[in-house]
Parts: sequence; structure tokens; C-alpha cells
Amino acid sequence: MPVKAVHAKELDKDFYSRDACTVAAELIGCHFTFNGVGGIVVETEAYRQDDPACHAYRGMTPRNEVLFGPPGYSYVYFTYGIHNLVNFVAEEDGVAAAVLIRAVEPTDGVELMEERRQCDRLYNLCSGPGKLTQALAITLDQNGLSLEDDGFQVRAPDSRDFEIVESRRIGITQATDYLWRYSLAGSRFVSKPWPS
DNA sequence: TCGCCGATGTTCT
DNA sequence: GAACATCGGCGAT
Repeated sequence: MPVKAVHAKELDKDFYSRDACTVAAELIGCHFTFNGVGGIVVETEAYRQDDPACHAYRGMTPRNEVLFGPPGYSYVYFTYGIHNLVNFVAEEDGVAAAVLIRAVEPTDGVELMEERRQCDRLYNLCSGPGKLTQALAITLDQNGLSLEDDGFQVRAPDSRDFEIVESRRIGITQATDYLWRYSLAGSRFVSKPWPS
């Protein structure tokens, strides 16, 4: 009988039960797939409840209630009338927080991603939060699902022999001076280059 | 290569 | 009624 594969390095609830900035930084280099499609996380942003740019800042609403639940779940929301964006819920000492997944280096299911994105340039498949959800087929249906199941798989990198760059978050109008954007140094798969 | 701008719909004031 | 954690196309450098 086939048994569900167990990956020793699959990230668990303890990983997400820490400060959002720590979780966001350590997600760089991780292997992230949904239904077998995805790749290496190369860009993330942290959002915390006490941060004016965070959806949890103004309290719980029907849309953001997942943010106030347990860590290790997906928070997906729809924005600009077009795009779904995916976050990983984090939490430390009862403070709601999330990590926005902004870019992935495609490694798994590349043909499927090319088809969904109508594009055959590898660097343009997942280089942005809206592109990423389109390539991985993540929609509002995936809001509130466990990152340890439900088609999601997040594994730690084999080694951490790489550098992480901090910079200002993108596309927000509040708290723009926080250096809460994290990216893999030198990666050509990020949404935007970072300042020198 | 850069910057502006329209698309498109949900949420919150 | 405004804002919005975006994207792709267009025109100007």
C-alpha cells in the first residue's frame, strides 16, 4: 500500500510560531510546491499585526480571519480586481502575522506553469505575488488550508550556504521604511531588483 | 530600460 | 466612494 511520503525537513508549526521577520527570512531558499508545482522561494515580505501595512492591523474581518488563527496555514486574498496573493500565517505570543510569498524560482511543473502563465520565459513565471499564484493555480479556494497538507509542501533547504538581502517592502503606502522584504542574493527570479 | 496608466472587483469607510 | 501587499502594454528616452 502506498503511504503518504514523509519528509524529515517538512516545515511544521514550530517553524511558523516565531516572529514574522524571522519566518520570512528563513523561508528564503525553501522548496515550496502546491500540488507538485512550484520551486525555490526567493522573495518574501513580513507583515505583523502592529504594522500599519498589515491586513490584521485594523482588527479581524471576514476576509482576514485566517490571520488570527493558528500559524502554518495559508492566507489567500484577492486584490486589484485581478490577483490572488498567498501568505503563510505566522504567530508569536498571540500576535497575528503573515509572510507574503512574492517570488519563486521555478523547478517543479514548469510546463504547467508556462501553460497557465501563457509564457515560456522561466524568469517571468513566478517573479511576483500575482504571477506566482497564477502559475501555481492558488485561488481563494486555498484560503485557510494547512501548509503541511491539502496539496501544499514546504521543505527546508538542504543547506543555507547563501546570502539574504533585506530591503523595503513593495507596493504599499504605509510603513514603507521597514526593511521587511527578504530576497535571495543574486537571484534573477525576484519581482524587482533590490537597491544596491 | 523606465515610468505611466488602465483593467477589474472586493473590502472597508 | 476610495483604496488596494499587481500586472502588462504602451510610449518616451
